[in-house]
Amino acid sequence: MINGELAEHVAEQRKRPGGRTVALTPDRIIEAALRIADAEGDLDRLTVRRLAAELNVGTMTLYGYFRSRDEILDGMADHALGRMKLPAEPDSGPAEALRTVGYAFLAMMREHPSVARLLATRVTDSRTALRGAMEAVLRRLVDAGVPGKIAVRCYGFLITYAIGFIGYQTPRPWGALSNAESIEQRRRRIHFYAGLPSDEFPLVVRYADAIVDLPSDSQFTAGLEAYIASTLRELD
Amino acid sequence: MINGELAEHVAEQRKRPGGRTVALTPDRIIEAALRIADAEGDLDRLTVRRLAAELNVGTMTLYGYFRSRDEILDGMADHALGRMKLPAEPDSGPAEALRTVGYAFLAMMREHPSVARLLATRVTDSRTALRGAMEAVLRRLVDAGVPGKIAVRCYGFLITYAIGFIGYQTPRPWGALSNAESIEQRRRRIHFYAGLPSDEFPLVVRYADAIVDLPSDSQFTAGLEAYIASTLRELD
DNA sequence: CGCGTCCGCCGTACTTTGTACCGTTCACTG
DNA sequence: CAGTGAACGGTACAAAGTACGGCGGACGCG
Repeated sequence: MINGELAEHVAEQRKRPGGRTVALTPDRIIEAALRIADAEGDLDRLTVRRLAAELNVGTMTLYGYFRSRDEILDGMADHALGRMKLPAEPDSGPAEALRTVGYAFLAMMREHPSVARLLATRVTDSRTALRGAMEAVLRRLVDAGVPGKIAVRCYGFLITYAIGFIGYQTPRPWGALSNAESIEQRRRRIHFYAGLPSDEFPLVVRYADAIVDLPSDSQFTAGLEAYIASTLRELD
Repeated sequence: MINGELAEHVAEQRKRPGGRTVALTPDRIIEAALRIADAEGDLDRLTVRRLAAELNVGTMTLYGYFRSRDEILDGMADHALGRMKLPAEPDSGPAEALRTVGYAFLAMMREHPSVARLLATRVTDSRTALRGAMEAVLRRLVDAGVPGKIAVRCYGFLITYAIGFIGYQTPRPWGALSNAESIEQRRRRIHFYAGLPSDEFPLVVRYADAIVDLPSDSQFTAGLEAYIASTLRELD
């Protein structure tokens, strides 16, 4: 390809609707990566080439911002953890603070299902993540009256529980299902469990409907409340 | 390569010390895959070529047993879940049954850290896995006096919690560290958290030692006991 | 205005991976 | 001994990560 054509090609590329019109920054790259991974439902499908295409830049351009694909993956976890939002209203006490934090973790991982996968694989100790998640959560709990050491324990439990829950819950494809689809899927799953040979799987067959509801939010809440109740009792 | 050479090459391969002397079976393939993944500490490092080499067979031979790499990964989760061991001694009551199951999940995932990753990514509904894990666990809980619906909830909580805990806990590299190494690593981690700027991370700095202990077994126990206590209260 | 210098960008090419396709070997049968 | 089927694996190709080096435009200096 000769130079004239190349320049023209690039110019056209930048003009493309939805194309890149703003400066390329690490944050924008990470955000695009999250968008792709969350939409695709599989981290393997987030390729460097695909990410570059999404940003309308050449593949190798990204290596000017990150040393490797792995560093991009780490960046995604940092980004999501670092910007996790806790609601502004203060909590009325330890129980509500624990609830606030638990649901904040859940909400963050539901918004970025890929991050739950990431966190199940890698440990991030970046300052961004520590500030947005750990320090902020501890602050919240301590301010509501939870003693520091116990707050740390609660932090560990809550994030751990949310990671496991999202991982166990999220069906493929990750994307949000429409209401009709999810009802249909529920029906199919009940059918599956209830249709197993009942001599071999008596309990699974009998409690098929309860099993199907395991990934529902009310299950998350049940586990969370149980933990909160016990923790409160310890505080007295 | 001409035929004579090829035959000789194959014969030599089968004679190789440590080479394959027993029949190739799906189970043996899966076990080798688990061995590699658990040792390497990263599912990406479990390649079809590497697995075939470990078994002293050609790469494509494995495709006679599994349709794809993904099917091998599913097989690993099934295998581990299906053979999860619950101790033989009966439980004295609901609390002990819950403890038994919780630690069984933890033990299984500690033995096969790669499986925790797998479970955080895929759902397995194979009969092997259902029999070894779900049906067996429900049986155990119901026999100890936990009502069926609650037993299902507990199953969900316990596996979910174990997945999250192992994922959050396991440091890289996954392999068991020697005692000296783990003490040294603990020291380094405390140093890291305690050394952060204390104006920006006051709580992290102050509770550095508690944070470092988050991945310890006593943390798992604490969360488990809290959950058990609340569940028991619900039973009365 | 002219010219060097530097920085952002990316085309090319090499390696590693999953896997489709098809030939080869070997044990067993008649 | 020829025939047959199953088990095995060599070759080849597409897709992915990434090392390397070149290109072009912006900016500063004379």
